[in-house]
Amino acid sequence: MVKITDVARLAGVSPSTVSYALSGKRPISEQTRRRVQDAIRDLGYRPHAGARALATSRSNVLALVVPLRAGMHVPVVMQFVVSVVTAARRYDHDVLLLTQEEGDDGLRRVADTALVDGQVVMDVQLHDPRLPLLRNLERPTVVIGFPSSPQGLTCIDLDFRAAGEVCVDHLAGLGHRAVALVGSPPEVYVRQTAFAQRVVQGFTGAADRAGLQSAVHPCEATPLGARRVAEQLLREQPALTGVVVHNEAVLEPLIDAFRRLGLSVPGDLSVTAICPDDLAAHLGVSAVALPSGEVGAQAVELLMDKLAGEPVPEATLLRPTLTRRASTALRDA
Amino acid sequence: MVKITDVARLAGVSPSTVSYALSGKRPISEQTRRRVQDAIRDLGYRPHAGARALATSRSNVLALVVPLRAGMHVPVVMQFVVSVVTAARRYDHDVLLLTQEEGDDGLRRVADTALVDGQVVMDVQLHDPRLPLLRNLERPTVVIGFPSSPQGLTCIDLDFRAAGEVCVDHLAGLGHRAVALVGSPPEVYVRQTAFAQRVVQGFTGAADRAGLQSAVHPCEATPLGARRVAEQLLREQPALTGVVVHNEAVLEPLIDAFRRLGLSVPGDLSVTAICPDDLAAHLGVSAVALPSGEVGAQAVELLMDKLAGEPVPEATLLRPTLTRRASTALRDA
DNA sequence: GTGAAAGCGCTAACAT
DNA sequence: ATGTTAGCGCTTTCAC
Repeated sequence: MVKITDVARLAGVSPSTVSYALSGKRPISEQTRRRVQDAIRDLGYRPHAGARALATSRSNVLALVVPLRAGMHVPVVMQFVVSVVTAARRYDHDVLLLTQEEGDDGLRRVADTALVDGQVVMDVQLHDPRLPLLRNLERPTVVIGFPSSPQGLTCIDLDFRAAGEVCVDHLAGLGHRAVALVGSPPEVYVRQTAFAQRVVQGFTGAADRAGLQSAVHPCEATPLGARRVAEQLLREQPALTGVVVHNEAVLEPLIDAFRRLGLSVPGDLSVTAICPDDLAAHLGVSAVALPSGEVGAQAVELLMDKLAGEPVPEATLLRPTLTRRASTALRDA
Repeated sequence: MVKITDVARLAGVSPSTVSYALSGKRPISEQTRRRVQDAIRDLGYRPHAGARALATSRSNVLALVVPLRAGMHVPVVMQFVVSVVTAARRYDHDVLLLTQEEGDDGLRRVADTALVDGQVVMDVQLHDPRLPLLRNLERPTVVIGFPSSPQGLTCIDLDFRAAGEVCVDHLAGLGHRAVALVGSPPEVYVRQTAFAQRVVQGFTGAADRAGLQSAVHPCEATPLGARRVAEQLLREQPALTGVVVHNEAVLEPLIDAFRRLGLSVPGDLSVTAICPDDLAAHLGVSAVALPSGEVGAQAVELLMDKLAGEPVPEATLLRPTLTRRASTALRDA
């Protein structure tokens, strides 16, 4: 293995000069810099990561904890992972992957051994059992999702409440007067997954403010569940013309069910969704996308700010954007 | 940060004794061991990963390069990733994630800086441009997939040739005499993705040996492509009663197309597939599963063997297993 | 069975 | 603008 002293010898300078030439942490004459660079190139020198980590107490690695619970939309998780890795690289960091399964131990291990400089934890729930740990880890942490109280944490996510509002506003703007939210399966609400409830709040609030008739229906993530909810909607809300779907698994089955019940989309019913963008695009549904890429990138930026000792907000909410597609239209006169 | 000297002082022993107590690399009296363990517990001591890596030239981290090409079945990739992480943990290693996009540089960086002890590279193609690099990396490497010549590498994958054979044998055993393979889109063959061609070889070979009439049809990964192929099959092979599908995207559309053409499955046509198991299960199709979990776990084991200096085979082929489901039946008398 | 001490390769004072 | 040197925290000879 070629080391810094080898480079120094060949370049005819001291090791520290090589180090400084590499880090730019002090001025180096143009001449010296070139000699050093040549030596580095000729020898194929690469600084030893462990030695550097030991000397600087920075590993330039960050941990990413990914959820693997059933029901997670895998492509979205993957997209998120990729965006974190990509963003980390922009800051010259690598990413160590931890599975949820490893649990608290994994986080503690990589943080305590200084294997990583900080961590990004995905999919934090309202009353996440990891909360106490997350607040007390040695190293800076950023979490995706919002627990019941973000105090002492750094949280980031799509503003789901605003997402609910945007959908309603879109429908209201098209003249719809009676709307319904088809949400996640009942378990999700019981588990108190923050984002599901936030959507409900946004949806209901916006509907009330706009003076719309509104209703909320949890929905099983199965075609049968979709059919049931469709029928129920027609029965209980005959004036219904606008639907917001926050449940990717039933988006397609639901639209199908409506059609089978004789309702055309968007002729009789305008449908919007909050879901992964590829799904919405595929189905041609006006939707608020889950911006996994942005969330991941910003999570890394927040973490880097914390590592740099800069203050960061406890809560960062990403503004939703709704993409109009063919599933929504002006209400029939 | 609490370090080994702190533990040593509290336990009333020397640092080396603490180190040995931790590693078990030399006998320690029961008494001493307990004092050390107590001190470690009381202080919450964790060895510094960087320091250890520097002293041992082992980081206990391995790199995993994941592909992100369009057309990859994301859940399968993810399943693979998880199995690698899980297996690595069994050997007390962590996993650093590299994206394909980073390319050769990423691999070179983490290997040359000793950030990782070795690497697993997913989705290696027949004429993969990374091949020269992979053969020359400082650290042991295991690749998933088979390039045209595995010499100098350690490769592992499902035995796709055998998978093709198993499907044909299954159909032949049920009395079918005319079979067809519906394969990947033409591009895949052009790109010379090894596994696609191996399936064709296995399929054709087994059909010939069993004296079956056989044909191979590449197929676009769209419902339209599926419909076209279905029609073509009926036209060109009127005696056809057995189909092997190696193209997850068209499995469902194809079965649909057959039904619309008046052919029942398995009544008129028996269908088998080589695809992710959840898909096959969902559709009730007899299939050879892509064993991502096993491949990942075994890749890690191979890598650990190489790290331990043990010899490993250049090629490891996993035996396919076909799960019988409702899509295949005895040929009508 | 245990300790002392010499590195592992790098960075960052502290010198000049 | 550059060199000298003392660590960073751990492992592992070598010595007893």
